[in-house]
Amino acid sequence: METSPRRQPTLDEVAARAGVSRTAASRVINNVPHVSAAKRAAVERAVRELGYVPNPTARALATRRAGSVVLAVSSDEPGLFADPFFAEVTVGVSSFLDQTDLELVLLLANTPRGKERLRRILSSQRADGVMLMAVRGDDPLGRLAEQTDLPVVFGGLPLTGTPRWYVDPDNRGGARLAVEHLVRSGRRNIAMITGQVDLQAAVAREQGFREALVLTGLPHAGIVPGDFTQAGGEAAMERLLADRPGLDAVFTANDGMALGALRALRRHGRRVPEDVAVVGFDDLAGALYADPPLTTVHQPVRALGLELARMLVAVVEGQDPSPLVLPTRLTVRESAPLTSG
Amino acid sequence: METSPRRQPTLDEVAARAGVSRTAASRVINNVPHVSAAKRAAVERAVRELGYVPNPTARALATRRAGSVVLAVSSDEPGLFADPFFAEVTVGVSSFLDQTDLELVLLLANTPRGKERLRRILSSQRADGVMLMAVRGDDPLGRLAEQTDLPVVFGGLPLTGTPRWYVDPDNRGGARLAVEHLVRSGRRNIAMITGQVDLQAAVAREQGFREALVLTGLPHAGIVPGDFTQAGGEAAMERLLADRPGLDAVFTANDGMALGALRALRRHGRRVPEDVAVVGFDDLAGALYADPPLTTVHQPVRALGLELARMLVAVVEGQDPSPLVLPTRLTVRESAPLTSG
DNA sequence: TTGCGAACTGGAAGCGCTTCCAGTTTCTAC
DNA sequence: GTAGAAACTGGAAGCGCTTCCAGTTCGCAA
Repeated sequence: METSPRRQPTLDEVAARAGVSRTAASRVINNVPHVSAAKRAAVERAVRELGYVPNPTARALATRRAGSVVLAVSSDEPGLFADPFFAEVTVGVSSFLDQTDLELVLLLANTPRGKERLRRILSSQRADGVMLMAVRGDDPLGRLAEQTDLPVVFGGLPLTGTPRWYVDPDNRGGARLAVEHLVRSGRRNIAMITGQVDLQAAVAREQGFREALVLTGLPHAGIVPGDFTQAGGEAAMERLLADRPGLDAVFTANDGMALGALRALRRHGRRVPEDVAVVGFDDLAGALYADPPLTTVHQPVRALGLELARMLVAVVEGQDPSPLVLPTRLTVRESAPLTSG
Repeated sequence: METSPRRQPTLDEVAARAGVSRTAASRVINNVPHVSAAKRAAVERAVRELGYVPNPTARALATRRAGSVVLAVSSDEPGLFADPFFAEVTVGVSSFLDQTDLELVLLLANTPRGKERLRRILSSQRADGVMLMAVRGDDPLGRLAEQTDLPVVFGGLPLTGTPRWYVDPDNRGGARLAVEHLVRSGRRNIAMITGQVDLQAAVAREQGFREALVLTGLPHAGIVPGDFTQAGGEAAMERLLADRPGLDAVFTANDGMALGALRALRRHGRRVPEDVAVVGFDDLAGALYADPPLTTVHQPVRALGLELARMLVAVVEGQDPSPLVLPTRLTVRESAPLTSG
């Protein structure tokens, strides 16, 4: 057991020990050419002996690169991030960043302080880039994000305007798939539980829903707002059952609300799928373990996170990648089988 | 629309514009006394006009404080973080950090690179402190974390040894509550689906299970390992049904596995709770929306994250807070009512 | 007025690292 | 053997901020 030195060794000490200049030592550390093999070896040995780890802060100051990127969720609901969707996105982001030297800073901007912090990041050099998710319609940060010099990649489109870089699931297409499936299986009174109207994902899914119905010539059997939570889905379903008792299918803007809807239907003695078919959106772990297992629009959530990170890194490196729209597809399970209930 | 200056204004420019020294400007920015009101006002005006935002990197270098803390999940399964448990913890952590000036760096150390990164953080000044979760039994990082000078707070105890600072739910107590409830409601053949044996939380819950049974004098009706996932719980339940067809209750080490178990039971035509009662652990959103709604050991997950952050900040500020054990309690729902099925 | 502590001020020295640049050495080809 | 290019080297100047310290100024009681 050695007495640990109170302070971390610095590059100067490494250089001194290796008998080279600080410059040479720096070159070795950063794998820059123009260093003789002998010096390189000497420095490497000194690094090992001293247990030297470069101070990232000093490096960041000198290179004018923060060495980190921010994943920001701009929302007012503290619990939004608790949605498995974001956890899954985060895993994807992290798995890409793992291959780089960038750190991931998580910013849940659900308070005034949090928003202010995001604002500061967008106008300082604290990070090398930002991934921005869940931007609400009225959020001034969305505009700020498009004006700043800092690379900003949007995870999901904002409600208005089209940013230069984004990755977005095919929400409209996915919603259409859901409706087409329901119609094909004989449903004629299809209702929808939407998400917050100021979130683009919610709006796009509702649009897809409406479009698909228009194409088939069917009227909708009610469209009620939810909030992407189970409780919200349950409440919305209650309302639908009261207003539109004749419905025979419901499409929800995410899986969580579908679980809530299932609960409400169960309580009212409606059988799923015999009386009412249910289709969700996301296809996260919960969908498979619902009762009955949920038919749902699958979106590649983890891949979304991964591509988001990949795109941001590309922008940070000076490239200009194209926006990405990720495909969605339908996963058919018992809550809405193809054969009519 | 003004032409944005390519570079951020610096403290020097603020000082120049305000007609004061850089030192005085710095004092104003940091709310340090010994500045006349006049200068203070002048600086504040200059800050406003220039849109000055302090460069955090430079500040970090000068103060030798990184201004960030790390939440590290040391696990080998990439998907572990996707468990709603961690999302919920993260929300708690974030909500506390929101009140401070610290940034949250998320590190999902599930690859060799990730582990190496965590190692470097623990031995550099990259962050001011680390919250460490899900440390496996054989993880050398656990030991390293206890030796470093950097403040490290454990979220959940490691398998061996007791760190100086940690916050841990009362896993054993919670498990005992579950068993006592099942026994009280007349169950006599109680099985358990555990988590990974190298995670302390899993071990402690199993201990609590065994202890409670010993106290009542009942033998257990099978203990099979799961992995905290729904699929794992389902598979474990399958095994139990094959090996111990006579069981009338099962306790799972988390809610996810309970959902899997419910699915297996359903497939085998066992009614819940009439034939088999099910009790989970966590009481996250999914529990309420399971079918039937899940009786489960409630642990204050978000509070755990919040306390974790609070404790770390205290340590960073030089205090020596006491470890915390958070209480668990039973939430009774239909999957295991008090009245015997 | 004078004297003295308290309050204020700004120059200068870092924090630890990168990188420009000018100078030195080594190598290759004639 | 020599010119010229290529490779190497290290001094020095920052990156933008904090903070020590040695003054200078101010307010107020005597």
